[in-house]
Amino acid sequence: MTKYLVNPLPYDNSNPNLILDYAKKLKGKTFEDILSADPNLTEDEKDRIRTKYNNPKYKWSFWNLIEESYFFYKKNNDSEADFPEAWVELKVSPYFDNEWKIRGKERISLTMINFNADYNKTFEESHIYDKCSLLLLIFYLYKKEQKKMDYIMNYIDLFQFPEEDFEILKSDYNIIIEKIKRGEAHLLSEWDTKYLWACRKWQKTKKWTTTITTQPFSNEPAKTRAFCLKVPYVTSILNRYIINNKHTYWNIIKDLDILKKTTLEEYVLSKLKLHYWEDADELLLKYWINPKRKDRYAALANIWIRDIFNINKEDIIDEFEKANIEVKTVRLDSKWKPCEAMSFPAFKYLEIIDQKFEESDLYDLFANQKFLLIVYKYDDTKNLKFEKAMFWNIPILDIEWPIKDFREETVKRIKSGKYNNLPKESENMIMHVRPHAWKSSDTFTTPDWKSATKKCFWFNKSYIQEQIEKGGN
DNA sequence: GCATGATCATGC
DNA sequence: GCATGATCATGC
Repeated sequence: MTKYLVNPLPYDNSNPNLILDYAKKLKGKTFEDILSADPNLTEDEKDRIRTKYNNPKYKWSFWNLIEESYFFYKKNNDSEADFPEAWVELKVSPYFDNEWKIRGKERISLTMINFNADYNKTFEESHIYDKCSLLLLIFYLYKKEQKKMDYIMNYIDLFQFPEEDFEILKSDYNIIIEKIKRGEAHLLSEWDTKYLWACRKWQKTKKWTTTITTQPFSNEPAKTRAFCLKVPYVTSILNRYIINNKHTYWNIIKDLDILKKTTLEEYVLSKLKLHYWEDADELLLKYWINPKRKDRYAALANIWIRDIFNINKEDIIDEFEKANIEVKTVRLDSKWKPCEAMSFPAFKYLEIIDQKFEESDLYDLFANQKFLLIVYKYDDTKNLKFEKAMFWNIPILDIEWPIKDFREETVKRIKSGKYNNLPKESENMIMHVRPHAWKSSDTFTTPDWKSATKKCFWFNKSYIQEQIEKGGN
């Protein structure tokens, strides 16, 4: 049973909108403001809580503090909703704001997975469905250099999963359940799914023994996991529904019955397939794309996909944004070899040397991004034709070993001042480092406080070829 | 012929 | 004014 800590409560907990009205008063406040105003705690207790949250070694969710010191309740049964009368679940989550765009910082954890009990529940019978149908989201601004208790809460709103997201959440859910049924709970990864995933839980805050559990169809121990909304999905909720930015969003699949019969990927590919062998340069003319721009075929792919699905060229494709599916283009020569390597955003020398692989931008890119590769090929008459489209994720084994090693070698050389001699295409099977700047004088600061041309990671041509031949997923 | 270094047009 | 998604230009 939920225990209430003050009487009467300063808000009406039976109605979602009245809870929201009270929650909105948190806007502009810090966690310190909330803690200091708590009438139930002694100064000693407050100090203990401050120390716990400010400790940079641990990531404690602020959910507990907001629950007890602002909403004045304490739960002792996790399976019940946070506000049981109103059927509302409270989530407190950080976001980044770097002037250009606002992004969610972390996944939002919905409910723990009990491998031994949940595998025979349908999505509709699951806790995600009954407990998380209405979320009260409180987003606070994360700043690296700031004490955690001084973070400010800025965006507060109720959120309900849109109907069109349900089928995709459900298909993600089923992918996870199927994996448990195959005895592969220990192999779950964020690579598997689009909006939802089974993330590891309590890795740093609890004892080792509680982070490992059993699974029903294998003797292999598995890590404790929870159903979570992936970071790109959180970013999309923030931008689309809470901040209400000026963009217009369109779904590729408007008819929900289609998603019950097929997946997003199958549907998209079945439509694009009808356009294989169209001529890329003719399409440039058709869409008025400047043939001198270097990203002309990428620009073409973006306009042309929107045209096929009846979406305006400046509008956002909802499913692609929520699952962070990025369109990338590859040109193959007449012998099926890629004409160019594939680039990614430039890295900062001073940042990359401080990041562990698992926390690096490169890892984040591959863990949270999926690719829709648009492949063009030069035919025997040197005309560039649309060859095929494929959805692609980097194979997890490539990340775990060769790419990790490659990145560590890069970091080692930057640290020792060899930032102008980084791994080349001829040195590594998968990736290399090359300049990515608008002039060679466009530089970043190096660890020895000099500067060097901005560079980025590139996929080798041979690796792209290999992955295209494998056919994607 | 290809790997490597240099740079372009665009959009926010 | 710079990040982006690439292609172009060169030198071995």
